[in-house]
Amino acid sequence: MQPTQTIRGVDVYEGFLDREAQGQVVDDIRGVAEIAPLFSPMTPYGKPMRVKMTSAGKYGWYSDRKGYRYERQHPDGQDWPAIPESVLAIWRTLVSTERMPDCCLVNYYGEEARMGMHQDRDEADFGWPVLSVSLGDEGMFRIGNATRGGKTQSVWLRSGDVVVMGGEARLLYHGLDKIRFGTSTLLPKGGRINLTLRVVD
DNA sequence: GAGTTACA
DNA sequence: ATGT
Repeated sequence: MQPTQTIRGVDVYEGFLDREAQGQVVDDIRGVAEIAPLFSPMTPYGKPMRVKMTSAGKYGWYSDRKGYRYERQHPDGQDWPAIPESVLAIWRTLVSTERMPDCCLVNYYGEEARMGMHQDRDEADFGWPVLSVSLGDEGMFRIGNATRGGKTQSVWLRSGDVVVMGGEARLLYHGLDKIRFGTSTLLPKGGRINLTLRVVD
């Protein structure tokens, strides 16, 4: 399958999930959040992140004063729930049937939430891509360079779009500038869910 | 809309 | 420095 758009090596699959498939994934993610409740992580430098997050899979991404890392358990001490089949199916289609992701990070963006420019580099093997799924309200995704600074390009991601960052694009800085709250009817209370699938080790 | 700096 |  080919992307509808490629920006600096970042593949964008617009409308990859139809409305029915989006609804299935959201239902499954609700199940994840019932077992592993959303929380707002503290950054190592003392400011809380504005996204609320949880994870599914062998590892969950976590942050506190000690730094960014993957953890085997939710901060409440329980193992993370399994990654839903509806989510793994996306990975199988676009990435691999040989190796499944170790982590499905669930980020919820409310009206004011953003995420600053950063690299995904807490994983052991950058040979595997990072796959991200957008659900709910539109979000402005910004793609930069392998080092901080320089020119960037932005793209509006809509519900059902899937982004794959692999190869040359795996370590590009990226972030989410803003969401357009209330632009989708997928989530009754509005906001945006972003799922990020990664091979961790 | 996009880029740079400062921050403690 | 995944924030302001």
